[in-house]
Amino acid sequence: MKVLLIEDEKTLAYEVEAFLKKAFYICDLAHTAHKGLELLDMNPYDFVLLDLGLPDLDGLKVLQQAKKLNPDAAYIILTARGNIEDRIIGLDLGADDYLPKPFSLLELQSRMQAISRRKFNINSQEIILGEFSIDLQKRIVSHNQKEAELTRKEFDLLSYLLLHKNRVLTRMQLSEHIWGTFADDDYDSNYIDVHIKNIRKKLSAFSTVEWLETVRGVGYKIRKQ
Amino acid sequence: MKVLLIEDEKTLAYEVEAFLKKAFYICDLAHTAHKGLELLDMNPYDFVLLDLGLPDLDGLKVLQQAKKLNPDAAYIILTARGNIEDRIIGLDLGADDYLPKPFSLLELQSRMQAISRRKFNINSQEIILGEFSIDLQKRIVSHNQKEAELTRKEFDLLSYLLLHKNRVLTRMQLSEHIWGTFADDDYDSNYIDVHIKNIRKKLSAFSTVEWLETVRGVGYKIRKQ
DNA sequence: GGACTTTATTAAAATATTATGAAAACTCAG
DNA sequence: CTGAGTTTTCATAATATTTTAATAAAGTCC
Repeated sequence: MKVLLIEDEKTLAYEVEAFLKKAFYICDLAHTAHKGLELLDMNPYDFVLLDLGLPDLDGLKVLQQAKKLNPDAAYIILTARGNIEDRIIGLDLGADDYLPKPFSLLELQSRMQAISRRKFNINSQEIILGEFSIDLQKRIVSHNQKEAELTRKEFDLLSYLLLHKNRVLTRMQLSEHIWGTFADDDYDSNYIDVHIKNIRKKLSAFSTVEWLETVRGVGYKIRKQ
Repeated sequence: MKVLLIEDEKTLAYEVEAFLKKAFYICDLAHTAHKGLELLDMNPYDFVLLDLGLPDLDGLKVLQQAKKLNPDAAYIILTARGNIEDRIIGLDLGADDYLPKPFSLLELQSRMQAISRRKFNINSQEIILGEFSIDLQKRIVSHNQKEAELTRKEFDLLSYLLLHKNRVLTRMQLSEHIWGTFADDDYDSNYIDVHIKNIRKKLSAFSTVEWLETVRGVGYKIRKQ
């Protein structure tokens, strides 16, 4: 999951960045609206955290432009408490949530998780996939109460595919959202293939994994329901 | 889908080329306006991506000439951000879209898809054909929620015919746009016939495919509506 | 209807893509 | 700095796709 944080207060920004990285997000930082829009233009994001009180541009205008550049991202507005106006206008303009400053980092995380659930239509904590149960918050994959021991990247890959179930994701898309690296020119590594293989191998010790499909010439996808 | 990229900045050009190839486009490259016009004169394209800041000729003039050589292609202008003049003039001269540099590759792709939809009058994600539903973005052909498993070339062929529905396409045209190979004079392979046969066979497992017609002596066409 | 042309079908060969195992490189706690 | 675990690279095996080629079937024209 790739996050862009647009926030001019640097101390806060670094704090949030460090926290998000711990919580397994890929995080980019912009201290000005201009820089933020530039990044939005060049990269796809899953989340954008936008401070409305930026010095260089009007926050709500930034939101409008940002949504044009990255319509698929989820937008969370950060602003001083009580600024009801901004909140209402922001939500009208299509923000997905609003967080008054100062906020706790755990609060931020739980809002992001809630948005993920809404956006991807996940209504329970545990997602069932074949005989497996996957808990995105706890980062656990289990089968009959027994946990499968996936590594971090393995879990990230599995969960990203899961959130976009029934859709083929190319290696490039996966690489961008999970590794945050843009594999430009001569992208010819097979590390995603290797991770997929390892996921399959670890899970197949419990049960079949036929829901994790290869779409030849395109990428991988999880088929569900 | 065949794309011509006219761009003198080689690093960018190669990056875009690699990306487009991954996204299933056939891509030709020209580093000068002259070379670009020469290619436009010799090959048919579906898209032309034109950098307006070329060293050897005025970008807008190139656009005018290019449109004469290849009136059917969709033109996307690439230019430095904020060069509003160029943008307006370019759109006046008949460009289909405008992309400020630096742009994200995914943004480019989504613009190209949007243009395709406009150009070919496709307003929904899914296109209905007989009892089948075809999703060009997801690369899925389905019948009553059941997916048909087409391979990459099969899907490319079907979708190209679909975009040019009600029009006969010769084997040479198909070969050029989908394979990017110019099958010169003595073109005598039957691989397109074989693919057509395989598409028909896979789809006929679900329903009749009488909308995919053979036009004897000419080529193939999809009849719709 | 028969001679010819074009397309459909089948199976095998050539090519391209993905899976796998194992080693190398990297990370990070201690 | 060390070492266990993780991630990435690389070489090669396995598999699927694409193309070729030979033959059958179908349409066209006289």
